[in-house]
Amino acid sequence: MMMAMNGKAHFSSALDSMRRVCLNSPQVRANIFAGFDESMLAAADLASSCHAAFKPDASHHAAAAAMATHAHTHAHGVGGLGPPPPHPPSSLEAELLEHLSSSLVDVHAPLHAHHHHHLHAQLPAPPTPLAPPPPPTAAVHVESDPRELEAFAERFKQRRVKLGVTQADVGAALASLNMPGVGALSQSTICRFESLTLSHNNMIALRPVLQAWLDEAEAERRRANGANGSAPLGGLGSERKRKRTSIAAPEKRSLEAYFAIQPRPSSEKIAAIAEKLELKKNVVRVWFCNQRQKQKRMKYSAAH
DNA sequence: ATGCATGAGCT
DNA sequence: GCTCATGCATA
Repeated sequence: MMMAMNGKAHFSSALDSMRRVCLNSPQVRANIFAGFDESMLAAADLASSCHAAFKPDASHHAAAAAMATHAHTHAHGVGGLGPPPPHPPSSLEAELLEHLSSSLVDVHAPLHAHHHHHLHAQLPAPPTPLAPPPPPTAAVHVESDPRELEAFAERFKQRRVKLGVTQADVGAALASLNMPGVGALSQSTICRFESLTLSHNNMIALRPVLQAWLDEAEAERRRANGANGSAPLGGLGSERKRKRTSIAAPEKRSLEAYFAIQPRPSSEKIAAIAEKLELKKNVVRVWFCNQRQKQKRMKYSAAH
């Protein structure tokens, strides 16, 4: 793997403007029957403990979530990368989920249309240009064709590597690009861009910026092509470190099971889950948030 | 390359 | 308290 240090400030940017416009979250208050809580927790527990050989993350979530929420057919799936695991839904787990989810949709189901609508309104929508994409600053070329995007990401990586520049370097270099409102980015973000693991909107917003960097970098390369050794990047003295809590495998499995049944647990449920798993409530809450976000990420393979 | 976390803006 | 963009720390 490529590794590089990276330490700098971050300033929110012109990308913000784009965010704002595209931003508009739904909020499906689905606190249907409460008496279900107990069985839900128990069910998830059961499911997590008798789990079989399952997924490398995303695919599982996608599948499970799809089951739980019935037909959640979005244009952008999650684990598009991995091979679609063709599972025999004959496991106890599957039975459980099916039962629970069907109950959920049977009672009241105004959620689907709602959720859908919002999502579409939120995205620049590649197939249907509903909202005029707010041009941040630079390139006003918003051909949000997923295909193009994917191609660009790959080209980008290829050329970046050719230039012998690390992801961290690129992120840092963006600041020197002096694009209005565009500051530096982290290695993480560059990496995620290259692997298409950012939200669609995020990809669209970042593309022009990275394009600009690439152009600049290659131009500079041609310019100074005589004899150049290297450009050592200074390291910064680190201050206080931050600790990252790590959720153990068994707990993680339980969380995944809960998530499959109810991706948006209420505060109370979160508290209950936290207590059961002996985790801090906030850790559980954040875990669910991240899980949801993960689910929303793009990752196409053969989907387009 | 990814997991857990923060912070902004919104409801 | 959620979503989203983003990042530090780490496997």
